[in-house]
Amino acid sequence: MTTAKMATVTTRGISILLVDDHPVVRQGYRRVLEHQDDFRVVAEADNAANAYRAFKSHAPDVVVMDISMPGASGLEAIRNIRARDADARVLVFSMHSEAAQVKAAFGAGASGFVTKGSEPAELIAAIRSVARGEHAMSDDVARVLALESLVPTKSALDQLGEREIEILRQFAAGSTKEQIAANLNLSTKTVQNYHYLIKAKTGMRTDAQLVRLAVECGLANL
Amino acid sequence: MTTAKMATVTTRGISILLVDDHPVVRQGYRRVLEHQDDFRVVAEADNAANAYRAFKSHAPDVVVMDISMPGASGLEAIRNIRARDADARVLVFSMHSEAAQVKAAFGAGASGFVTKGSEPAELIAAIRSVARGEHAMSDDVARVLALESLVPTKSALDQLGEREIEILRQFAAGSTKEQIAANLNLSTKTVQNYHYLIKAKTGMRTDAQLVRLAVECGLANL
DNA sequence: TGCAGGTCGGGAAATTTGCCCGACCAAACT
DNA sequence: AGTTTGGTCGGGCAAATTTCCCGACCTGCA
Repeated sequence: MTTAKMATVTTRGISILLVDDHPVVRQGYRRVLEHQDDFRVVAEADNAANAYRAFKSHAPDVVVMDISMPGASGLEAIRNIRARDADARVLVFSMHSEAAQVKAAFGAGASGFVTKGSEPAELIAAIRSVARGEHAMSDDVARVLALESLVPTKSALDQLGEREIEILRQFAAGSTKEQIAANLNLSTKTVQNYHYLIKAKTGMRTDAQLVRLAVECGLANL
Repeated sequence: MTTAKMATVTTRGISILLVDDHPVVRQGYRRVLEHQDDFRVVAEADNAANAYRAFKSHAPDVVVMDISMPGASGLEAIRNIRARDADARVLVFSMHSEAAQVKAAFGAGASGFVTKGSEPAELIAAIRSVARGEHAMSDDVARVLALESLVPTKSALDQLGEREIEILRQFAAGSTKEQIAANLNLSTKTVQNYHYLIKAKTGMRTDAQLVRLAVECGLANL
């Protein structure tokens, strides 16, 4: 119960949990990481559920995670891990660098974001950064985010279309799917599909999270 | 002299432990409180566990605590503190003034309840009151409680039991039913049943309405 | 002209909900 | 002591919903 998590980093190096659904990729990067003598890969996982289990049993200093995995989203795994331990460091290691995905990752509680196209040195440096409690991202990710912040963009909601926004608004306001369908002259099925789509796009897993997001973005007033 | 504990107060002023998860808020009120020359902020804490630790090592005359903190409930911290020292004075300093929350705080052993919307003078006066062993609450809290005692079941939440409240809190915070079940060592089925029961009791139809209710009642902070 | 993407809904398996039930336990009442 | 009440916990099962796939339409845009 009272797990005093202190700085074991300095005494035993940085313990790492590797999460990626592709074993070869895991192996390859495991070797790269273990070449650093202050890194220890203490566990691996090939999906979100196993990642959470491994985190519980190993309590690694840093979780290096690919978020594009089959089944449950990697974002979910991040949220689960962070829900269990608010001090957990998760470094996302992704194939892509879309602003929306980066933002979703940080929104889920990630401490860093490095693309697989980056140099190993960049990943290694990022791991050291997040282990120290800092935030880190590779140069290409930073560039995308910087560009994206200059242009319009207000929130995680601008990845949603007009219709999706409206449905989210009514949903967060407390309307039933049937009511929304009636209001917008849609079939209930379509509203259900939108609901699913919105959750997928925003990376929210729970209706409650969706409502909070809507409120935070000023879509719904409390 | 027969007043052993009183003596320390008069000779060294009132020692205070500040508990709030928001550092800026802590800083701000620390400055306000230390402007009173008979006040001494001897420690700060940003969560329930640290609050208890700090109380043990500093034994302050008054604990000023925000109970809407992440992780373990502030109520639990109050109970822990009071269990260790039945003479402990805890002044709850909350964002909200729901009758249910106020009652829960006093039920847990709080000596006072002041909302963050109150004037600094009101907080200062309340601290002096509870330091003298009296009970104190800000005017708006008193009004809510008075109203609530005249009209039965004002808040929709006091028809809920301890367990139901906790489940609603976690649900509104965005947790999955599985996560809640894991946190509370229950079966998923039981959590589902509670979810249904809570909606039935509160008359909410939608999960979104439930979240809004929880936030409005100060159960969940956005 | 073609293609990307928002909108709209069907289909089907997997999961959850809605509502019922019984069991246990502690406190309060008779 | 016996009983009623009420909170907690979970099983069961039909009905509803979610999840994720798919195709179709329309519009803007290269």
